[in-house]
Amino acid sequence: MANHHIKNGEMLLYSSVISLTPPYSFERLLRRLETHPDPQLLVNVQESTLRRVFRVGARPILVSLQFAGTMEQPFIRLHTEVTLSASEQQLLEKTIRHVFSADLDLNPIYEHMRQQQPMVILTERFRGLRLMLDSDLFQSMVKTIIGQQINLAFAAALTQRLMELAGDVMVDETGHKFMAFPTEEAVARLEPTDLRPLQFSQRKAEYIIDYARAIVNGTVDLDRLWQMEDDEIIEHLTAQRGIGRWTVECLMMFGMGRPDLLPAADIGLRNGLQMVYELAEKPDEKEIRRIGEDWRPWRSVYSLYIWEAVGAVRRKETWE
DNA sequence: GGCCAGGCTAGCA
DNA sequence: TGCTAGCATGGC
Repeated sequence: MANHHIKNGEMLLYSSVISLTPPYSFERLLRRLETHPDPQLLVNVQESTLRRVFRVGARPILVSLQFAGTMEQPFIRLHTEVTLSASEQQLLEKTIRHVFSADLDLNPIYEHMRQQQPMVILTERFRGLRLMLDSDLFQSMVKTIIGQQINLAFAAALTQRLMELAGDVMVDETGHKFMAFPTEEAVARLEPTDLRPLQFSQRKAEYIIDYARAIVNGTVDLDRLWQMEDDEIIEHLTAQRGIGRWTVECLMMFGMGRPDLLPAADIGLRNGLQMVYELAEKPDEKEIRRIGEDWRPWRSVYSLYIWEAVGAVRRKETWE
């Protein structure tokens, strides 16, 4: 549903409504950002609004979103201040539906989780939580590589510095600067020496630039991934230096939105699993995969909820 | 100052 | 196949 209209005297050149599958908790989505910062987003918690730049094709477009309705009847209003062609409208809506996990039905997953006693409290506490995905696979991979072995806050700082160095800037009517994530071409043109002053390690700088070049020269074809099985994707991408299993699992989970990934090497997941399952020792990767067998075919969602238990503790949320 | 962060590679048995 | 030192930096 798209139309043109006047609001508060301003011309909103494109607007539409995105339907969502309940239950959907905007509050949880936004609260997660407190512990998982994303420098691309401008969030207003009081008004449940979010603004960021999406690339529609190659064109960066500033998009304003308002979360509306209720947990059981949720929807998103979106608008832009530029006109969009019909195909751009379709592409933008498809991207938004993907990014906000609009079509994921949590009900059967909760039913599944309730069979795992330690998960019951999480299905109640985090009801309606789902992932906000990355908007494309290039930036998803780059952000995941950046996030290897460093804390989330530092990773967000490095991501922001990369965007400031090589991304596109858009300024809104209030003067706020919005960063669009760099294209693969822009990153491919960089040298590791460009990233070292931003506090990237030498190796991480090489990994990211090599990856961008592999896409530009066709060694890696991201569009083909959507047709491939999880195991094939792991095999294909871990052939690249700097990309290990954890990184590809995160790409499939945060970038592709696949439902059954278990990044078992993840330190946050190890800590969370120990906490939620009340284990005497921190589980290793093998132990996590063993426990996770009971979570099929929804291991991504289990992982998210276990991570979020850690996030809630960090945010000092009270558990009533 | 020591240890931990949403790991990966290279080298070695 | 499986194990481990080394990597680099920030935050507590």
